[in-house]
Amino acid sequence: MYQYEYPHPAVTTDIVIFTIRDKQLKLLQIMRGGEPFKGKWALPGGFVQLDEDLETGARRELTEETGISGVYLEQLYTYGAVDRDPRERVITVAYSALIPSDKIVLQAATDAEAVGWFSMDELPELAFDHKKIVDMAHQRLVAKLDYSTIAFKFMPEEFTLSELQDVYEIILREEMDRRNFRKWMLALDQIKETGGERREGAHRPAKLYSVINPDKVEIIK
Amino acid sequence: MYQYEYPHPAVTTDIVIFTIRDKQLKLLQIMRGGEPFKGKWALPGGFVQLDEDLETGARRELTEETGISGVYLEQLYTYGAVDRDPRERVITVAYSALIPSDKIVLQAATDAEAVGWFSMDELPELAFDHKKIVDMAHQRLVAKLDYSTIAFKFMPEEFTLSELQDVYEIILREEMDRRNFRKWMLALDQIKETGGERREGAHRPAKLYSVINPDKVEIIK
DNA sequence: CAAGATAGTGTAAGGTTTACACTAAGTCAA
DNA sequence: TTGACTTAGTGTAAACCTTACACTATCTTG
Repeated sequence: MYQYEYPHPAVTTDIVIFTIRDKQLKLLQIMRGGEPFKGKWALPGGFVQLDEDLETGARRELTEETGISGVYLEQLYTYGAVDRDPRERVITVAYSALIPSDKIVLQAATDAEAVGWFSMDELPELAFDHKKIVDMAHQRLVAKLDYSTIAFKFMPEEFTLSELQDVYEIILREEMDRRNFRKWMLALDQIKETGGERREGAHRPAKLYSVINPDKVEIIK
Repeated sequence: MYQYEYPHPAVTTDIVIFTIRDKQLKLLQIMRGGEPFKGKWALPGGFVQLDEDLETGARRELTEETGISGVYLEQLYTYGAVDRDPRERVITVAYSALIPSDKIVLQAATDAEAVGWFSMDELPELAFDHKKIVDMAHQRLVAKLDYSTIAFKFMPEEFTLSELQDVYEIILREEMDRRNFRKWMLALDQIKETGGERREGAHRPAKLYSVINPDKVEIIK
């Protein structure tokens, strides 16, 4: 038992995990095994421990529940409506994670709950206020494509310009002109040719590129 | 005494309160009356109560400590480093508040602590990690000027274009061309002439404008 | 009524964004 | 082996947006 002179809320982290797969923007949900919302899909997340920072806690939950580690994570927003959890007052610090498409190797989650990727169009009903969190994360992602290099976080080490353009088109839900996209992207000076080529399919092979500064998300323009 | 099966952190809100005064961007600090950091300046804020939402708590603290109410408030970021408070684990949800220059009527704070406005250039040493919070709030404010109508939150009901331009110049720390500023601002279609004039000083009077949609911060291209 | 102060206004040049169509290089099947 | 198919790769002109720049208007005060 832990005692405090004043009441304390519980604090959790929840993580909106995006990836691109099958030409769709998908996000990961976990089937809840216990009450409340038993049997409903929810964002992965859990209680912050007192000896770990918020981001550390989010990464720990991410790994425990999905086996994913070492990915891009950014704090999204903190949700603290009084009644958002029927059990006790729970404040959640929400994070967004972006996963490169080649990294999704979902081993069965350690807690033996079901794990699933859902496209934004066919999200199931979500537990708690998670729909709201997901919507905000999605909105922010779309906005950030325009003024940052966040899209690179979906790319593997090496990629072609067409693959990169696909990511933009999928997230923004709009077609882009091939020439203008290339001109724009190359002018940003954020990617460089690796020298390699990708040959796949019955057509001219594509040059491979890599991100010049992969550890940073740059603000562009 | 309050008991929990698992340990819970304390949760506070801290508020970075900006205004423009004496042609400077200023922010409000409160002198701490007790330990830790007794005698140091700090952001106004305090513990979230279990029956109030985060923003409600922030507004309550704002009013209690400064007498200010009904102003623009937005969530900034949540800080949760393990050792940010020497007493116990404290997670703080930081907010930014923007106050129109005509609203600053700082009655002595109810808690009878000293209250002061500091220009960004001459900030005193701050308690906890408040310097970091202030820096982030400042950076965000500067960024938002470019792509939103947030600057209006510093304006009184009616204002002149020159006064509005002053706000931009003070925050961005750069001079802007008078004609281009007016063209740009009017093209945004966010303010309208009120019909009134401000006559002050020995020169042509200036037309007064007001914000068309004062309750919303619009995202502008 | 002249001096001094801030308000208010247009235009041309430069830069950025958009629209648009053909050639290059590979595979595969006839 | 060659023609059909597929995706990769490339330039230019028009439209639009941004920037630089200087003079007139209207008031107060001495």
